Amino acid sequence: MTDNPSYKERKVITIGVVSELTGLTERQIRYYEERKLIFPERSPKGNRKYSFGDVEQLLDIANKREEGVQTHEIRQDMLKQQRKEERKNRKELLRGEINARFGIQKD
Amino acid sequence: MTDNPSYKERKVITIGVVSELTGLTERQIRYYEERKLIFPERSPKGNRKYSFGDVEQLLDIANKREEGVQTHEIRQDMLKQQRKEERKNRKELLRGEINARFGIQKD
DNA sequence: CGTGTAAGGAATTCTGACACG
DNA sequence: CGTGTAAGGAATTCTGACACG
Repeated sequence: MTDNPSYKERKVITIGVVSELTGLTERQIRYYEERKLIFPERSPKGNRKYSFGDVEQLLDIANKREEGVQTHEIRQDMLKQQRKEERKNRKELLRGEINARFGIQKD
Repeated sequence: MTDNPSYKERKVITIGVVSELTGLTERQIRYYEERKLIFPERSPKGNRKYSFGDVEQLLDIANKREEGVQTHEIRQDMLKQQRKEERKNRKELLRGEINARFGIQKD
């Protein structure tokens, strides 16, 4: 409540800083975007902006690449993981709705 | 434990983004640094880098300035607040040391 | 005091392409 | 496939200074 807790997802970091933070070259970072592994926002004039979450994602990608995993495979894994999360979210949403109607009343 | 919780203090944001985030001009942001109200880091080639914490600090400064508070007064208040925190920290540190010697043993 | 602005230069970022493998 | 690099241009940032008030 004291302030916005979205520091991790706020896209505010330029590519040069991301490069320093991850040890990846700008070329690599842009390429992973081309392969749809990362999704920076753009400033009004077109400069890429990343979040801390993106930086972590890039660190994971870097590890997998070192293990020889191809970007295509990394992408497949990401999509799988994403679907898994969505199922979990739907389940929790449903649980909340049931509780709202039949659960303990708080008011 | 999942990852570094220092997103708030990590200095990674360039002045242009800080300007967008705060609504302040770059001129103003640099001036507040000159008046020692804000302390960005510098990249190897001299570019300023701010944290989310700095952004919040600048938002506070902007509010005070709108109320007509001068930078000098803002700085005085900051220093007072800082000394207050330091006293609190020393007290807690002392408390911890006493506990370590005479408190409940955990091993 | 606090902020705007023009000035000149250096560093940043962008895109599209060629290279290698 | 994944990455390096040279190319040219546009946008960013920096400092020191003059202006106004």
